[in-house]
Amino acid sequence: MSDNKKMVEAITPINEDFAQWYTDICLKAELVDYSSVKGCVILRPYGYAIWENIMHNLDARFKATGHENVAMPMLIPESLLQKEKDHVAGFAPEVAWVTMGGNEPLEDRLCVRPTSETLFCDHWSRVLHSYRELPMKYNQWCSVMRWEKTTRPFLRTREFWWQEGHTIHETAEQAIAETEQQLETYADFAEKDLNIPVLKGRKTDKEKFAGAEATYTIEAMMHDGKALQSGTSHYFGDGFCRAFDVTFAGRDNTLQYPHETSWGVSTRMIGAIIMTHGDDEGLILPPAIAPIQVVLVPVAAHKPGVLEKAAELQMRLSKFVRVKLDDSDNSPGWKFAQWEMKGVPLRLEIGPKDIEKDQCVIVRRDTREKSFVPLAELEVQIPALLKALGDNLYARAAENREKRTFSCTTMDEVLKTAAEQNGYIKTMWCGALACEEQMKEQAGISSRCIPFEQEHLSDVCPCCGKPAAQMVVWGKAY
RNA sequence: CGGGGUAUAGCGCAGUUGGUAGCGCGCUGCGUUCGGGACGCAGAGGCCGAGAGUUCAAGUCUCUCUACUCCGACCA
Repeated sequence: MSDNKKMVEAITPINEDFAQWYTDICLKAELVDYSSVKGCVILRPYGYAIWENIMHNLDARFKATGHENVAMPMLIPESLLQKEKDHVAGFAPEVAWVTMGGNEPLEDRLCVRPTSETLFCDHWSRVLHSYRELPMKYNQWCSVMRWEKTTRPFLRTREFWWQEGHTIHETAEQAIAETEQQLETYADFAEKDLNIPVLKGRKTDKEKFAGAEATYTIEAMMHDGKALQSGTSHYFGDGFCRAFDVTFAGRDNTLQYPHETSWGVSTRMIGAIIMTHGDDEGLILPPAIAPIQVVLVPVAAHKPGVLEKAAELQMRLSKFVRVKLDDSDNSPGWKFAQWEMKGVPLRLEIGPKDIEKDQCVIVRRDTREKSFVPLAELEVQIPALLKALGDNLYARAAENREKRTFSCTTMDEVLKTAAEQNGYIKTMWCGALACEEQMKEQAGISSRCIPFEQEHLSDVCPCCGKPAAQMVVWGKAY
């Protein structure tokens, strides 16, 4: 095949140059196009369809737990952004400003939202009066802007699409429970629907969200062993609410500050899907969010009855899966390669020989395994194959993570391991910022999280030798 | 933001010491094909990333900018 110059979309082999492979997939699977503004990408129909499926799935989960959608403005007055000092310090270096209105300079410049905590708090300061109105559990689907220096499609763009949930609660306990619940929602979605195993934990102070008391994260490991922060959930205590004067009359009729959370996932998740599951043939999409779950390829479509049979199957399958009939003039081989590139989980081939035998050929994208399936069994076999494929994607990813997870008790081990390969490195940690910085400087790794599931690897921190009670997972990150 | 690379048709590329642009694939039409990236014939398609400059003349030389890409630094 390598001498065939007519390949539809040749991509760089995954193990030859992972970064280039990733970029190739983004462009050649027609997920994105670049725009004329650095770091601002166009989500093309196929890429946006993936995002739509992610949105629908998560939105249903949020609604089921009592959240309501809202829409906030995209502009934030500078004065509002300034109110919480840690927050503004964290975001100021990467916000874009609107300084002109028409031809007139603005007296107060406006920031294009990098995140909307300030807008929500400003709003709540006006509408909240009584404990009876709590909790307020809001979410919005929108895009935000952060003026990143280095950009890559999905992983880090200046404008990106996400959801940001913002809630306020009467008590700290309730807010903390909300933070945990939403992290759990993300983890469940990642594992069950994206087939991506995730590591749940808390961020160190160095890595937590600007202005938060605690940041919880799900971390996913990519094919090359690098980590990708794939979703975060923050507990703010009452810090923002105090800064924005958000108050309510409590049960005892005293004025109180609510306790706040926020949580978000973004189009970065699509990057995680690509880099977790893809292979040399292209993208592999988890069945739950694949825009097309089964592509129907008629073979010898000009022969009488073939297209008719394919159209009939399309109608039948559309009742229980997202199906596309590719009745274009391209050759079957071209279609096979093209739909593999685009990551469609199952391909169903139907030709004259099949029709004679009342069967079809079904090919799995993950293993490329072919099977002959009697047409009568499609309603049973297709869902079973989709399930098996999703399970296999998860198992493969889990295996890769397992292979690339290491425990170290001394700095020498850490340095050696980090130098040899990418992956998770588990060590004990004393909690000192200095040791965290040393890990970055010497081994080139950052703390991914303090996992909820702790292990006791040794008694001391490998950096400073002081007593260490908690285990941290380190790694190189996107 | 620092360092390396790139920018010529939709994609991949060629274009000599400066002389006004070509190839393959794709695309359009017709016909033959069709179980792993088909073939024939006939066509369409380019202010050479942008802006200045040098020159009789710039894809080619000079400067500036922009975007992409890779490696760092930075970054919910």
